[in-house]
Amino acid sequence: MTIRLYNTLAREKQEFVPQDPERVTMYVCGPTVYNYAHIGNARPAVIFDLLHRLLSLHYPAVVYARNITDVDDKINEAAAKLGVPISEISKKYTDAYHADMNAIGAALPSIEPRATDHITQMISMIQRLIDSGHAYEAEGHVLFDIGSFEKYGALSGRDAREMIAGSRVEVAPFKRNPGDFVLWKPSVDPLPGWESPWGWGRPGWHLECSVMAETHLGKTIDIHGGGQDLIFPHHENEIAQSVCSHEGHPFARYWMHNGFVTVEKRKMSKSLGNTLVVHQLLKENAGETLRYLLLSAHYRQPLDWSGKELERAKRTLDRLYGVLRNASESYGPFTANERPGEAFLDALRDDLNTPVALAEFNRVARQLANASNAEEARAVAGELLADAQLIGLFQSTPEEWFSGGASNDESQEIEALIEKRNKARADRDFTTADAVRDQLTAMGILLEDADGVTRWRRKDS
RNA sequence: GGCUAGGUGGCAGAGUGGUUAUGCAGCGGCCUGCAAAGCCGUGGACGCCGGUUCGAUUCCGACCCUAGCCUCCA
Repeated sequence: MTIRLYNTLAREKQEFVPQDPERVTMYVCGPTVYNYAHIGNARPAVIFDLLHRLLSLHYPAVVYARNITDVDDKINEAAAKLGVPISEISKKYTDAYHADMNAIGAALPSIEPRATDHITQMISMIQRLIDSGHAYEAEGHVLFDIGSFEKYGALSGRDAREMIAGSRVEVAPFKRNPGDFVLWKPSVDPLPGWESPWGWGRPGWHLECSVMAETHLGKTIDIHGGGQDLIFPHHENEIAQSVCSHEGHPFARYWMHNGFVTVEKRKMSKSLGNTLVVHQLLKENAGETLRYLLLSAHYRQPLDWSGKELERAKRTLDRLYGVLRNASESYGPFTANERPGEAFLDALRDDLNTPVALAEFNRVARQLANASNAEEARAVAGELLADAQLIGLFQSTPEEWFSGGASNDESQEIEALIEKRNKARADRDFTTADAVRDQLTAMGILLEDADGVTRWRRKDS
């Protein structure tokens, strides 16, 4: 069975054929660590982590690199504002990023290179670009000459000449072409800098991805991913740098771009001030709920984030966990199959069609709910759990999910009240029974009586 | 202005040239002391106008509308 992926470069779905099946390579643009990640940042992390898992099921080795940008003006600003060293800012937000992504079930990549660890390689790439006539030095800057690269604009479908005409940016006078971008720029004392043939300075933002991909994955990589807003100029510039410093070897064979998370249909962005921070959302929602919502739309479509949708995702997960709990109590324990179900895999292999995969997941869950004997239940549950593992659901046990992190004391109190109510019910004293239930409802606890057992769960968690 | 995506039932969201994905909500039923949960059943859709076709939501063209990129941004 083949995997098909939508390739932005070709503007169509293509069969994925790795250049070396023994070593599939994938690079995704990671965070600039100057602030907490918002839910829009979380989307590519979840999507490409899922792709990594899917590929790993089909190929013996998949190397997934996702960088950390730890040298950037925004980091400098944040550090200056708080009067702390730059490293403190990047460390703090790198740690926060790891914790947040972990909470939503996005595993660490195979390699997580940091820009500041690759300065030597960056200088080397710049030198090669200068030597081959693709870059030039001007007033302490080194710039890439887009006029030297014929294919500039192929990914984004832009024409360099039109961009000159439509340029709204004030163009630095030393640029040969308004679209030329910085590879190296001068740095002044308090800001981070490194010695280079062009003086004390620091690398341009686009350069680091080309260099880290080269260092860890080689000249030509299989898959390059990122958000749609990176297509231009970031990815266009990466292509220019990499192809021109590698004697024309292609840079990435498949380009994948995720759509945005919107709020009230508008893109979530720092400038609009409508960002929803993962760190904050996790205080009131399970990471798995955020994950389910992120996976509920196809990755290339926009995803409109709202409290209403979050509540729906949570309810859906409540039902799925409920099915698992009920079946486990009757027929468990269950163990996951080695491989997910074929229909489920087929959906993901079709350009990561997570809505169809989740539809299939729900179908299997319903099958489990309807299982009439232990043998059938174990078979179906095995498939369901394997599917869940791949897509990152059922991270908790049903007990953990429904108790919503209740303390032991709290749980004991709840159990005691339930016992009191059940005693009243046995005596057919429904007035008392209902009063106890109302008391629990006031505590945010919902009851379910099924098969002679009373279960409880938190109203919202 | 240029470029790129979209417009599907109450909402969210897949998909398809002809046989009604899925989830949430609704309605009917089973179960229940009553609920809740679960299960079963059920109604409801393809922006507008043309064209191609035996047949189009699905292909083609025009139009309208929305979002994004062209400036840091996933």
